[in-house]
Amino acid sequence: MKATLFELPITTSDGEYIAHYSEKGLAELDFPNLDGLIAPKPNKSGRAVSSKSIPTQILKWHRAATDALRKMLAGREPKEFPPLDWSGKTKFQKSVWQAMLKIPLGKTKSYGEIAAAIRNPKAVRAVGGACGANPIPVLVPCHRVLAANKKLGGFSSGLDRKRDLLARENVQYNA
DNA sequence: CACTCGATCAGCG
DNA sequence: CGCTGATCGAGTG
Repeated sequence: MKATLFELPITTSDGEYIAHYSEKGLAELDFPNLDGLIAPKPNKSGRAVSSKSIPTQILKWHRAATDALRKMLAGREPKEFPPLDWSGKTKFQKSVWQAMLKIPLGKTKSYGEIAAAIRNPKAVRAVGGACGANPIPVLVPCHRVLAANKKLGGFSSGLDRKRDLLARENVQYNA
């Protein structure tokens, strides 16, 4: 029911991410289709988003999101974030994501540490589930969460992406 | 409500 | 290294 109102592309060095906005902020961010490997290019390419039809509010958020995403991908600290719309998500998930936002660039935490941070130390596996449900990857740094032994753990959108993102932040982990 | 499945983890052999 | 049990949230019927 929380329909996404606008979907705008963000072109990065990695390809075209798609940002979804609701009336409350950025609600979802999609990874680029695997570098044209499989993606035959959206043939509905002519989705001409005349910027005229987009509320200035959304455009403002989009500028912030674009800047933040590009900075993140370059391994830098974003200077400003758009508001994130987590409506419709559970309290547990929101608390997990909020905890992830606090992981500084270049650092990592384990699923267990996140669980402890949100005062639910036994919910380790549930934390993993919440990470996978994260609608705004990269910006909400789910990639900075590793397994307790500093091994990679998993990543719903592909471990390669996780490796890649970590590499840009010069994060070390166990093979 | 009952059951299943995970991006877990510590313990043990 | 591999196996196991404990445990929690979410999804399904």
